[in-house]
Amino acid sequence: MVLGNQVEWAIHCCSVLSGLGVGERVSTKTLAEFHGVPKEYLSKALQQLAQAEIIDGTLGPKGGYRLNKPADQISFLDIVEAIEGRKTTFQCTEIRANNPCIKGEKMKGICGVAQVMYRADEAWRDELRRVTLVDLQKTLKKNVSADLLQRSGEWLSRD
Amino acid sequence: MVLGNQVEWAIHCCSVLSGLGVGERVSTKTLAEFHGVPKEYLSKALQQLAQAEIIDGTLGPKGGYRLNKPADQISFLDIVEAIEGRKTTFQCTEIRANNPCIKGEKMKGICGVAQVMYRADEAWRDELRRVTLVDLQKTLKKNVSADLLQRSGEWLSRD
DNA sequence: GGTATTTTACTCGGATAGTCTATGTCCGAGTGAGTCTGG
DNA sequence: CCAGACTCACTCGGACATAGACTATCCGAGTAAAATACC
Repeated sequence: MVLGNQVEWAIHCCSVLSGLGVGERVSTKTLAEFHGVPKEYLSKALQQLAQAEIIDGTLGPKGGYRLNKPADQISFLDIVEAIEGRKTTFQCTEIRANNPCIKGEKMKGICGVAQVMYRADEAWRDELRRVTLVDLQKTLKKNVSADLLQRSGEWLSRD
Repeated sequence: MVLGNQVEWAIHCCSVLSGLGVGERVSTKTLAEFHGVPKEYLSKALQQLAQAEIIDGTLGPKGGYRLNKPADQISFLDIVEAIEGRKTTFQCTEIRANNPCIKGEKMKGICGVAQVMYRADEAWRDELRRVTLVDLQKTLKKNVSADLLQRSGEWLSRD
């Protein structure tokens, strides 16, 4: 049970976009080169983010992506769900219904096993819901040298 | 990102084993029929549980599995980790090291993105760690008719 | 100079392909409780 | 009646098959900014 790389890429891309000036956009190509990942495949992830209205892309030259809402209104969960979908990590197959001792007897409530797993799932989601791109930006500023941040910013808006 | 069916099966099997009398064992075949899942494949999951020393199997006729420790010392997390391994759900590929602006500069600390994901992962684990087979047994007794529980017990110890 | 056309640099989205994992099947080897056999 | 051999039901674990998901790659269509051509 492992999250795909696209999730990691998507979050890093959103992080980059959240550091942009007003009116600025970054193209898929630039994002791909900056992160060292295949352009075409990254594009799929960005499309999904766009479909979830987290980012917004424009066509043509000078086109590219930017955030579609304020960075403090975009949580990690939003991004993860945009890429991975909203399925729970545990899928109950109602195994208990196969019990040969049950005849017509109807089962009440949800399966006890599923209940526990769903609760854990919800704890995971809660944690991701609490963190926004602004929080990420703050820890970045704390852990990365101002010099590197500036050089990266210039690299991204070069051409 | 979805947990495999084996996790569900494993927990249900442990639940059954935790309801057993002293000295009793249940065979893979019986467990498979009881849950309506393929015997050979379920066997793989049970082997992993045995390797993690959660259950204990004996060979020969009258052989089968039983819990290897008291039910209140077996958490959902133990079972999940026995089946799925101990990998975190998020795998950091150190994408930030691909930044073309970094030259020799060494990165300090763990990636801010990974940090958040790991925290969510830990919340998930905490929740699973808190629930044991005894807790599961309690909710079962609350939600399932005593009649069905008894019939199931008899079915499991039949020959 | 202003308008129309072309070029160019992007995104969008469908088609395809390889690899990996989850799922499931098959079978031979090992084990040990119960059964059988020979004295 | 008892010891040793045998049988059978079970676990163990490796090999194999299949389906779906993940990770890509390629390309044609659409779009819009910029460059060019034309009047």
